Amino acid sequence: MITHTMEDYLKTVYLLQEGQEKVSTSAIAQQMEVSAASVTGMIRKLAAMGLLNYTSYQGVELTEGGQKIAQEIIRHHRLLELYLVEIMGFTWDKVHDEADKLEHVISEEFEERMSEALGHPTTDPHGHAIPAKDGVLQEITYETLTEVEAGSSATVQHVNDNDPEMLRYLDQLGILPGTVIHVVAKEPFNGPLRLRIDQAEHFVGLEVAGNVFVSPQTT
Amino acid sequence: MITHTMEDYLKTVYLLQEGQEKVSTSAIAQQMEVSAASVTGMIRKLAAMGLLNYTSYQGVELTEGGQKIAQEIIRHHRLLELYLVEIMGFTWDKVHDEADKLEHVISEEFEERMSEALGHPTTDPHGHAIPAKDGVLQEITYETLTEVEAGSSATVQHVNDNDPEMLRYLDQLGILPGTVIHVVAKEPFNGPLRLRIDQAEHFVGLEVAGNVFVSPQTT
DNA sequence: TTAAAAATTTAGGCATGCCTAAATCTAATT
DNA sequence: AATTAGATTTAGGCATGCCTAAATTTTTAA
Repeated sequence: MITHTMEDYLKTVYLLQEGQEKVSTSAIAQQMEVSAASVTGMIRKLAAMGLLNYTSYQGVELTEGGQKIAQEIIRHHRLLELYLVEIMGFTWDKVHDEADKLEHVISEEFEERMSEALGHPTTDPHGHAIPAKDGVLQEITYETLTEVEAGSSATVQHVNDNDPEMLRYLDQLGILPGTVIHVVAKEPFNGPLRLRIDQAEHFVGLEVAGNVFVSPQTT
Repeated sequence: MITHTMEDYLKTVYLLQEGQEKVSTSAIAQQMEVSAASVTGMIRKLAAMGLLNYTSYQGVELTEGGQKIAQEIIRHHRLLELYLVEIMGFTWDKVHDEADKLEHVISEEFEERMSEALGHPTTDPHGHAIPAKDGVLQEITYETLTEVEAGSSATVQHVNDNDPEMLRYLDQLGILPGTVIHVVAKEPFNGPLRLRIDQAEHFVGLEVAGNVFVSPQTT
């Protein structure tokens, strides 16, 4: 039997896996806010179930079975986020926590009815791709706003969804998926970025900028 | 900290408490499908938390605090059932199980937004009262269809919601809250009831009839 | 290449919530 | 009042998922 906690581990590994192939015990521990020892224990259980491959001291990698479960949970999460915003009227900063609880509990039918009500959408409110029902999620790795050259522009693709406070701040600045940002200047010594968004200028620190993922503006 | 399981116990005690004041260990065990020994263990924990009063061998009774939690969960459950039917398009036989899982997980805001979307309703799809946000649920005890005299009519108030199969059958017969049923005759030796519903006649067994709660037709 | 630092695993423990079997209490019958 | 049947509780155990502390392995640096 697969528990909610196991689903969370699989989801975490899946999301950490983007880019690299092997995911370390400590990366999982940090992400899930549990001890590394606890991660080792759970990893061994998941490996015994055939949901991931594990070699001691070497990190883990999801099997196809593990990926499938992870994708299902991520699909739930992102559909829920969008449903909560679009249909129920939640603000985008509150939906992550709600979806984190609901994602383990809803039925297939619930998932299907949400998808239908939303017209089978492909991205969530924060710009993340919603995996298709049995499709592979091909998450593209974008650069962060901190990496954009001063003087050039970029389009926001997605923002990190786990800090409500930061989301409220971004909303206030007008930074959401699709927004075009012009980086006017970058202050030295890890200083703030000077941005122009829709005529207005803002100074934004690196912590925030590092959570905004963009693609270069090509016009 | 209150767990989902504890919430389930409180809910169960609350619903069993209707009519009587004290609820026995075995009644809870039967309802929750766990052993009586497990119930004793949990009861003692809940009593220690001040959520119910418990005297060994005498049964339990919710405190005000316990009642408040139970009502909150029941409000969640019934709002969810109605939301699933009215807004999401579920059929009424599927919503009980879905609501049983979701009821422990949704936030206050989720509850509030459902209530708003539904126009602050007072009964769920099976005819059960939805407790107000901080109001007391005064559940009225109705008689079952089996108790109606042959030759008289009754109005359906609510039906038991936990057996999907039976709900599909009732739906097919046209028995839902508000339906007027005329009991034409009752066959002897625990035989079926002969009913007239909307011109059509049906023969319905006692098991089903015992799960249909009605009030006398007063016209 | 060897020692120190960092990462990971093992060992032992704890809380939750379930179980069965045995003991105990209550209620009914004689 | 004593026996007995039924209900309830206690005792001991198991799985899950977490923890800290100690042991081990890997990586880094001298």
